[in-house]
Amino acid sequence: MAVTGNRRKFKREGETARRDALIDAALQLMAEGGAQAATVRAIADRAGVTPGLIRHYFQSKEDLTRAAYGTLMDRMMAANLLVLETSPVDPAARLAAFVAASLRPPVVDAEALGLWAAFIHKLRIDPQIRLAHEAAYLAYRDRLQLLISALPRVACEATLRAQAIACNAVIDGLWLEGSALPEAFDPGEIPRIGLTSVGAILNLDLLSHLPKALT
Amino acid sequence: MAVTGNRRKFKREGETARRDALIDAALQLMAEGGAQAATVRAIADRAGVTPGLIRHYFQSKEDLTRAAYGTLMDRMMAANLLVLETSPVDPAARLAAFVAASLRPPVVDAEALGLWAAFIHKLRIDPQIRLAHEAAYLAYRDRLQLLISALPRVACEATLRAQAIACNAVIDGLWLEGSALPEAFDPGEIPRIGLTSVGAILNLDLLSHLPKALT
DNA sequence: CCTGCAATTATGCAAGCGTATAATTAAGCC
DNA sequence: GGCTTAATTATACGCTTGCATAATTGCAGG
Repeated sequence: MAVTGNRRKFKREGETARRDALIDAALQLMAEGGAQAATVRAIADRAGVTPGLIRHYFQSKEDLTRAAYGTLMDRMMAANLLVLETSPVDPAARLAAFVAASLRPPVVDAEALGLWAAFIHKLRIDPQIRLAHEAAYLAYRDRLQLLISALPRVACEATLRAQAIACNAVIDGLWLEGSALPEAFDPGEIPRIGLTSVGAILNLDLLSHLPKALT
Repeated sequence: MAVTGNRRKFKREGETARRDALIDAALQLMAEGGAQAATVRAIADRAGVTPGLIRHYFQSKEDLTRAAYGTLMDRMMAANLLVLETSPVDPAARLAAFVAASLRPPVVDAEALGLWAAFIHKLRIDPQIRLAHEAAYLAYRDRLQLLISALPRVACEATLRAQAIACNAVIDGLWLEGSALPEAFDPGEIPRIGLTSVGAILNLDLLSHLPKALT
């Protein structure tokens, strides 16, 4: 007869619920303190379970990390799609809404940047993560290129590609700087400069096409 | 009488030489494998000394990390100055040379990106590192703004600031993507798009002003 | 109700971490 | 050429890490 009562109470959850909770916890911790902060004990603690459970749902910590990156990419993709669904039909206005959404919270955010940075060096090492990253980057850029090609202008394929890369770069750069040094910019300055710059690259006025939601 | 001969031979070096060697080793390791790869043992090993010596020259590992970040910023600053010294006098050509230099190796480089990412989350935690980062970022942007203001045009201060931020963003974004996914771009494509985009933002043709060294 | 099984917890281990401290040794000085 | 001293190495400690395994327990089906 063992001593009872010391062992902590728990509730049984479905596999997907527990996996999601663990992935969420891992992403949160990586966002806050980098990859080194996401230890198995910290992850389990935040997810409200004990460390052993991680190994019950994931083959290893690396496996959990990979799953977390996949989830992260899926969420970003879904967020982009959502913006497009609730955006206008006029091509210029659509593009403007898409750009503006990419340059505001919760996209522009110190923790989002931290999360991204935490995965960067795994990108070079883990082929699986690298492929996921490459796919997500190209998907975003292709979506951007599609929006650009819908504009009422004529442009060859090569020009479209170059402009999509350039617009993507402005957005990424502004996202990076706005997330790393929020107080270095006036409120609303980042999206405004983004729209102006993308407009300059595409030779059209985007600022005037942005729907009501602007500072 | 102790057993002799087991102890490893060593040479005495000046303080600055040893500090530099340790900082170099730390930066290399962080670039390759992130912050977690830069352990005191790994750093000492790469610098050709034993771990104890780190604590002889730095109060703690965190102290070494801070010193390493300072050194990194100094080097980047110096590299930028060097580009300007060996560049033409024509304002547009100077700007073009500056932009192109920021979008080629060794600036665009996977390890450089890794190094940058490794420091990102320390930025939010360590005020000292944050200040150094802020100063370096603003210094680069001011240099860019100075190059822009030297162009033969009229522009108010507010426009200059916005354009400097925008140009900086394109450069940063292209640097990021070119470093993370080198094979996703044709050779020479990144600098070319950078010059085109900065030119579009400033409403001038930069590509034709770039001195001989272009693909 | 109870019985069986999978979900969950508890415990332990070997390796690696940063740090403290003591022992050694290279090299300048008179 | 011995002496001194600071530079360097060696060793050890306490803590954390990821992982393996054994012990429990919540819960569904009879």
